[in-house]
Amino acid sequence: MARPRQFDEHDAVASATELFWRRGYHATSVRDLGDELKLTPSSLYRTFTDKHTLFLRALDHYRATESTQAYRRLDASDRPVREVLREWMLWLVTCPADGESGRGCFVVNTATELGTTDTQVQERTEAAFAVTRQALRAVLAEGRERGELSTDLDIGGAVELLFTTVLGLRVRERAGHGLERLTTTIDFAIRALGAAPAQPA
Amino acid sequence: MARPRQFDEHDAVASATELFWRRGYHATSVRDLGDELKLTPSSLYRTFTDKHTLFLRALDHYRATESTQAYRRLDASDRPVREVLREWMLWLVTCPADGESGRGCFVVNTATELGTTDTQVQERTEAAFAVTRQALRAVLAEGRERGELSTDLDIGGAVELLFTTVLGLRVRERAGHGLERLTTTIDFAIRALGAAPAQPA
DNA sequence: ATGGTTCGGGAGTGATCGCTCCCGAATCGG
DNA sequence: CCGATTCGGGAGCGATCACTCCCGAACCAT
Repeated sequence: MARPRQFDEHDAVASATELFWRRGYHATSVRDLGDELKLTPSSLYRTFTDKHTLFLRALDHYRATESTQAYRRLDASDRPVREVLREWMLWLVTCPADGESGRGCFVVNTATELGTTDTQVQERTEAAFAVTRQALRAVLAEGRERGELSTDLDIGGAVELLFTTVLGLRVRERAGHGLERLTTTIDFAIRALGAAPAQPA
Repeated sequence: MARPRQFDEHDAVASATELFWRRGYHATSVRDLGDELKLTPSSLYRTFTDKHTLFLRALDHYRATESTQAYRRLDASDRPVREVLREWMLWLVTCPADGESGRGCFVVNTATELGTTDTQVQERTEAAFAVTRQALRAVLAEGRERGELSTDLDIGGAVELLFTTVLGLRVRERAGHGLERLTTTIDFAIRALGAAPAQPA
């Protein structure tokens, strides 16, 4: 039809995600976004409708990248579940691959900032939470099948505790808490899954 | 000296706390505050210097009321520590005495919204966190002394886990999660403290 | 009473908010 | 090559942001 875009829409969403992640929704202005994405206001609005829509796109982008990566790291098909869980949680509080620390989790930050006021946002945060819980449930189930966890283990309760602990860890990482204390937390949480049952040879 | 104030400064801070708590820092405008506190801008600024200072006052007010009440409810001098812990955590996620739900914890909301960017805010959130951890430590120590908890219990680890769990619970309450699931979480967290040692008559 | 001081209230500051409009340039299909 | 369409870019919209100034009224010490 006509003139094509001179910027990569996907890259722009990624940059917007970065900004919203660090500063939150209200503290990020459209001008900030424009500067970061190297987009004039008109291009930004033509492409993303408005700030709120762009924010939803950013949330979706985050879930499609960070959350999905977390989900993949929780795969326990070839390692002991305790080890997988421990390293997964450690990665969650260490992940600043790009040196950026104190960002916490975009979903957690968003859930606390926007609470239950924005239904479209809430749908997305709840979906992300549900995926995490589901993945935890799968790992624990696998651990029980393999005999790494006691058959007495209340998987429902363990999922809730691990999930809640992860939210807390994300808050603490955002608040700048040191890795040492967070590691202590993680180790104790793993221990809460109970001792490994005796192995039948 | 001169004409006295026609409003109660303490009440004004309490109202401001309510507003900041529900909406967060950036989403609360000075006009909103003025309307809620029934204060004209000039009175507000004469009394509280500026928005940021008023926010710090609100944080301090919250710690002096809500946090202190939580601290008091964690007193285990005349009841079993598990029971005290359980009811304390339940209260934390139920406390909307005034019907207001989904507010979460003002300190947690603030820590995630402002992260590590504001040192004055961070001092206060960290102080609040430290008080909670200290209170948890005291309860667990008492439980061990009384023989309600195993002498093998790693109190340091248990404190970290309980504290982190509480942060997670507060996030979930803010996100609108149902009491049922949160109760499951709490019960499993209590169970993570281990079985009660056999009572020596 | 009176002078000194702070009060409540309202108008108004410049800056920034989210967002729109219009332009000439660029790129397409025909 | 040309009409149609969308592009990037910049100026600028009304509204709201945090905040200030000024005024007459109210209060206290003397």
